[in-house]
Amino acid sequence: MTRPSQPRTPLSSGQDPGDLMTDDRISADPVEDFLKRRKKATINDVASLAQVSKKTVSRVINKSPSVRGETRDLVNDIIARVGFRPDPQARGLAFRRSFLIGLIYDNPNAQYIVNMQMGALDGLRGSGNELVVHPCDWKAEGFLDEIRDFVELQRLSGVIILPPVAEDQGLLDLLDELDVPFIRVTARNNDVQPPIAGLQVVSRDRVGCEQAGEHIVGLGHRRIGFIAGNDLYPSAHERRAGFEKGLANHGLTFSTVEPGNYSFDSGYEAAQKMLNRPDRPTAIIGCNDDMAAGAYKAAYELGLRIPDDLTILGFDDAPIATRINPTLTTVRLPTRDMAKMASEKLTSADTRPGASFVFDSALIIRGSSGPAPK
Amino acid sequence: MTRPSQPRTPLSSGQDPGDLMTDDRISADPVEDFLKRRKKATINDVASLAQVSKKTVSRVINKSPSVRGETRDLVNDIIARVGFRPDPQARGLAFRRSFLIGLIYDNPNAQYIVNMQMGALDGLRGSGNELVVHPCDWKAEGFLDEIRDFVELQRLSGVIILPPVAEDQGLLDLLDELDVPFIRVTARNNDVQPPIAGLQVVSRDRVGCEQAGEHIVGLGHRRIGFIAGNDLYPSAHERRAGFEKGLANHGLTFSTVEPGNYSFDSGYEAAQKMLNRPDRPTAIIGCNDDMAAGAYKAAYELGLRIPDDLTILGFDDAPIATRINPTLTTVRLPTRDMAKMASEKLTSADTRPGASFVFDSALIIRGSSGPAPK
DNA sequence: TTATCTAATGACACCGGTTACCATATAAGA
DNA sequence: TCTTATATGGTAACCGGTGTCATTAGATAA
Repeated sequence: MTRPSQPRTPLSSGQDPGDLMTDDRISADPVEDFLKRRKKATINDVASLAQVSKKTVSRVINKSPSVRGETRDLVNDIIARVGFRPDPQARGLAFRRSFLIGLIYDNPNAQYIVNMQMGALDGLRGSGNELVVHPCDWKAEGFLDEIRDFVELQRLSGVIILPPVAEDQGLLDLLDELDVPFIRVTARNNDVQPPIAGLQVVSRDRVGCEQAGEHIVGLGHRRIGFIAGNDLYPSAHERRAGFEKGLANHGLTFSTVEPGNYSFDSGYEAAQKMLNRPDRPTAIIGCNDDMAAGAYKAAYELGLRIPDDLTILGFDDAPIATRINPTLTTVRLPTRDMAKMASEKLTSADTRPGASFVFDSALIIRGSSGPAPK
Repeated sequence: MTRPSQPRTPLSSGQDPGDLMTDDRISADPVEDFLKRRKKATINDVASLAQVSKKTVSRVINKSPSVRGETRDLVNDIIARVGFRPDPQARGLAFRRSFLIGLIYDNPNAQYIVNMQMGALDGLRGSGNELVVHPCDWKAEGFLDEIRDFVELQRLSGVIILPPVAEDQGLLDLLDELDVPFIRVTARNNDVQPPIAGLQVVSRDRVGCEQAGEHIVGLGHRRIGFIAGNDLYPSAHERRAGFEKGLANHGLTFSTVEPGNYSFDSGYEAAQKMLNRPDRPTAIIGCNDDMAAGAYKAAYELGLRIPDDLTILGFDDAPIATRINPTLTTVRLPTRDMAKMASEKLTSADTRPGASFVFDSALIIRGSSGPAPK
């Protein structure tokens, strides 16, 4: 039975008669007086109002177990009433770390970036942390130094790294050295990479791609072309492996493969080449939506109708997927959820180092995939 | 001839013999010794190495004029050699403000957001400020309170507000009250709005739209349809006014106007309506690219070829503009430059309150606009 | 009953910079 | 030469929290 944290204006040894003059008491309530001053409360204000030392208030803020329940309730009550919120700057200075999470990336896909930012913020909400975005030039000369400066100077509380930067072993090592918690987002389960200290969010691009492969074979396609992704990206390999698996499940392989670099133009060119072959494929899979959209263009120029003459598939479920005609059959990754998980795990103390969090991709069937022409 | 900032270990009244033992002196150089410790330098380290008080170092950092040139050079030299960088947290605590710039927006256009972020970071580079992104729900219940919390708690150094939130008078007043420097990005010159305290970056959407209107008339079109933008956005009015001006310059007006809300679907529906009219327009202008892309879809479904049967124009030069077939004639705004200007002006002390910085839009002719069919 | 231990709390220095104010040195004016 | 103005540097307090360690009170053991 907890004593109802009665406003035992400290030192008050609860006098009964007081109840009768509630109104007067309120006007004499130190907290009310304080509120009239309309000043942002500091820890000192809370301490004096609660008649405890600021250290005790600090303990309450930081949920130290060594505070008597009664005291804790009293302090929390005052905190709530005066609307006290500890200053992140001062706290950060004392803690030797800011309450900032850095988001590091070098990725041209705007929708992806915005999704990740939104997701990261979802996960940060209420944690008292803010998100500092840090796009960078991964391949530039002083990249690592620049990141070091950023992390050290801002004393970041944590770092989220997006692909493809997330594959930079040097960066991971650096973050390790700087002793800052970090989490990387990647498409590859690091069964190959040397184990790293940080956390990771892993997307299983393969899953949805395998579904897509099966889907396409199920539609009767036998000559299937593939526009590969940027070779530096693990996602490119994972997706390809997934699609191939889907085909292989039915004893098929790609009839033709062209390189691409995830850009619209590269997809366009690759598709042109494929579609000009004597054994033109009846279906083309792009390693991402932008390249698939490029294939649309190539098909359009050759007078091919989609999906009647040509089936096209992509990956990402980018905005463009629903803005082209016909809408694009593609594979979706729960990017926002992944980012949310990333920031949540990064800021929750009870995450064990090295942990991985896995998300599956899934096929989304739209108008660009149809039965193979006879 | 500047005296080579010789390690005149202050108090040294320059003794000649010293020069002879340069080498010995270097090995005994306190700075070298310090560097061997591999510890991040603090202002105290710099002060003791330079044999001055930390206050003097502080003066140098903050470019106080009341430091002797000689002293300043010496201190700067030490700062450079030990790689000292003042801690933003400590500095912020003393200054009562962080070195964070908040970017506030509620805008679904990913490419626009990313461009603005990049631009803002361009302008912040080297200023010692970081960018904290803050997407929000402009129309939500406690919107203003939430912003207040954000700005106050983080003690932001400045705020950049993007459209359409930038039109919220309540928000502008709040920022005024909080006394935080801010700059809004808007399409409307505030000849209508009451004057505000903050700065603004103004885009002249009209300019490029007028060009576009003339372009379309020049191609012989006489029946021109317009898909309007979200009525709440000043950009919608400005663009429309610009297009109308372009037509009016040649004695024309829109033959039909349909409402839209900047979304792909709304553009699709609006175009459907227009194209099913008996006096079908030969050209359709979308108030943004997404809606123009929607018009593509409508045209496609009706078997209309672009630009042979139908000319379509958009606004934004979004990524989709070059990913659809044919590529979209549109109007471009220098968004990144605008954001760069915004953050630069926000962080430069010598900007007078209330200043506006104006950017022009410009027509980009691509494949979706052609001669009017006979 | 007294000694010992543990839980709860407070005093004080400190995080790394800043401002306010004072002290000193130098230059100018009488 | 002596006083007054001006420029410069030093000292202490402060920004708003936290760590360390000492202290107090209550509980347990002897």
